[in-house]
Amino acid sequence: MADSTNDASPTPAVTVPASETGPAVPKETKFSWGDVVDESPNEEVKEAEAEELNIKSLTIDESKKKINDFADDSEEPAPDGSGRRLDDAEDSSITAVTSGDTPYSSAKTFEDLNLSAELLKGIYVEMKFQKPSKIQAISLPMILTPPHKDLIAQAHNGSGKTTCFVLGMLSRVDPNLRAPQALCVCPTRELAIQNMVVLQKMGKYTGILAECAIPMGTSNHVPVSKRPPVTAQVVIGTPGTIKNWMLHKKLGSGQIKILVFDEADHMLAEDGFRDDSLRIIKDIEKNSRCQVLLFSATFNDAVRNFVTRVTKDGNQLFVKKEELSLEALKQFKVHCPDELAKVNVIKGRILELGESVGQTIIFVHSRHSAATLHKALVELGYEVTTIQGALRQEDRNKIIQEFQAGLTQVLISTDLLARGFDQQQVNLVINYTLPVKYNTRSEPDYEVYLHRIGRAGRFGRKGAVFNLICDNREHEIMAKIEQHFAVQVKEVVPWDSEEAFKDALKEAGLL
DNA sequence: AAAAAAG
Repeated sequence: MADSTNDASPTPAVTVPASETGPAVPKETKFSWGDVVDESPNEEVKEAEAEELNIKSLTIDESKKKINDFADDSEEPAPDGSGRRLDDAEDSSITAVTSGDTPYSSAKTFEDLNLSAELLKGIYVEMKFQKPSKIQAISLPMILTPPHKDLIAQAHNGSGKTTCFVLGMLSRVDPNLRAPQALCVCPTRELAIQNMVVLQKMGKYTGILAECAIPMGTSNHVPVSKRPPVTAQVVIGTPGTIKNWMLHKKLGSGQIKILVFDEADHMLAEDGFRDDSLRIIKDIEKNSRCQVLLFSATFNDAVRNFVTRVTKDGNQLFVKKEELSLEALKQFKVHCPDELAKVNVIKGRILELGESVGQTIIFVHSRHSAATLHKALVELGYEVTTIQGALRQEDRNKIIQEFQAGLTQVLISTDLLARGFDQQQVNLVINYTLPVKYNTRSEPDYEVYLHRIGRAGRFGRKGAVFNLICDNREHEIMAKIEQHFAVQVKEVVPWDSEEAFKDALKEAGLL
């Protein structure tokens, strides 16, 4: 299916060379997105040059719609399906479609954004950020500039999307008004908590209060009817609890002026999430005029079509699917003769070698297979922990905290952690089973695949992905994934060779 | 199949 980004517009796209700080990472540096303090000074210079160019393109005004293609080396927009070579997949290009006449300039520094002194202090002192990453530079002006248009923003995994909407929420609420003014909806409790931690840290000096709307653990559960109404300015949570609080008049929507959906494609398209999400939007919009922000690394064509209708008249930032897989992340496939061989590969090859290079997440497709694999690895004398949604909330928290503290090295997970989980020490992802769409056997779930592998290589760090394949069906799924993202996934052969796995890790820059 | 909700 052709990407309609370029030819959708009546006006020609403006193409500018962009930074080298996309997912393409200079081989020796640790970070590529440049919004954390970086040891490498020359990368700094390159990025600064690129930002200049972004500004030029952003201020070009074309009567009704401005199409800005933040591409790299092509002077003209690549004609759909042709023109763009596969080998410049590393060149990240973000296509911006702005609505209305508001001109936006890319933010070269955080000072450009007119943030409060307290917020800037949080950014520099607490977060230790230096300057906006690419997605931050482009999206923050769109979020913060009146008339506060809605925004759909797609950007690579680990590129700093959280900072975009957290800054958006923190800078738009009034700390003197004791009522919820910003709401962020997330697909999992873990992601809600993680976003909350980031917000608390960034907003440390602002005096803004925030509350997590997720189900409490069994030990300290308070029925909704018994809890006081929310007075915190920011609420971050999962759909069920948010909906429940609203229903019981504990979460007022009258003052809410910014509504964020993290992992928005999932929240708005997936059965079970979709209805809740739409109801939340509806409830808020009937009470107040509200800015809606949709963030995700993935928006497939169908979802994109739908979400652009949800946020009519909003600004849009999109990335082509061929350019979404992170360049610093090396993907491999391993043909295993049978299911048992998969366990042996994990234990005897990947973990044995991988232990020294960082943390590992192993993705499985069901709670049951998580338990089975857990047991098998433990029996082989390997220490692993497992997280899945059927655990008690207290146990989920404990497993996550231990992993974040580095007390555990290997974590088995269902797709609970596929999206958003940000642990920089993870540089190995193993797909014990490849993700397939619900109710199909062999139709790959491309979005879940991309999110899973994005748990490694955070902020442009190096990482390796091992896809374990054992029959023809899985082989075909893998082939489709390679084709979809236009990536070569190298095979590790022979499957049981220690040398072959060593070479793979070396190629990924981990050994 | 997973996730979210004391529905």
